[in-house]
Amino acid sequence: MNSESTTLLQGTLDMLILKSLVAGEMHGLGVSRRIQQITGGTFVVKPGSLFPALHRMEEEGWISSFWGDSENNRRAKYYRLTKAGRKQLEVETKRWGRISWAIAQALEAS
Amino acid sequence: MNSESTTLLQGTLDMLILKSLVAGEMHGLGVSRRIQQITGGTFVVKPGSLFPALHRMEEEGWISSFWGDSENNRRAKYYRLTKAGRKQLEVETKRWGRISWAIAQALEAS
DNA sequence: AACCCTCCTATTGACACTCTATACGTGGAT
DNA sequence: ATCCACGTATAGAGTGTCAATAGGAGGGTT
Repeated sequence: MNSESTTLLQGTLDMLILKSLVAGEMHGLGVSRRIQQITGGTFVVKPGSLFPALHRMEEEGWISSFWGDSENNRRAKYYRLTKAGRKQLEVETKRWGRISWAIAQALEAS
Repeated sequence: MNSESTTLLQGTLDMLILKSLVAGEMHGLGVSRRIQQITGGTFVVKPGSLFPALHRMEEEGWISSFWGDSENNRRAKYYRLTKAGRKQLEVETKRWGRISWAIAQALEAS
């Protein structure tokens, strides 16, 4: 992840990947582009962050993959959300809610 | 940092420490308690996270320290915000704003 | 054919941060 | 005496992200 967000969001990358895949199955770079899109360009996920995360999440069973052809006729590995992945997205979304609430409280404090 | 927030907020600890010290100088454990307070109990910073962060931030020049006596008559190292620290808090606050906005966008996306 | 560019996946090595666990000294209470 | 709370401190491990790099494969150009 980059673009001046650097380093801030441990664990949040997973949430963004899961959220991206809600829109439907897509390959790695597709996920990367979608994240950039839905965050208004704020987050740019580079390959060195993306693929390790994807592999890890597949091991955890949150996503599944299969080889296919991209829209440009290239070999591409597609990912899709599993049931466990949807559950996980929900968990992480709630967690994010708690955390951003807490930080908002802190920043408002006098 | 702990209490089910675990691992999520790389870099945010600094912001919370800086924000805590806006209320006035205090010693290490005091900072820890204040963070817990202003985040509504969501964040609990343990010594193993707190002190390394404090040392690092002092090296960066964001806070300065001096030895004194605590309210319980014990030796305690007090920390206070420097001018650079106030500046840094501002920088990190703005960054947080951008990031939480971007993630909110992402989570609202369809 | 040779070439280059883009797409797409992938790995490596370094780095930064946080956590758990542990340690130690001291003041106050029982 | 003993025990607990206070307060600071460090070591070691684990995790996640990054920059840099690699390489195959398709499409276009010359």
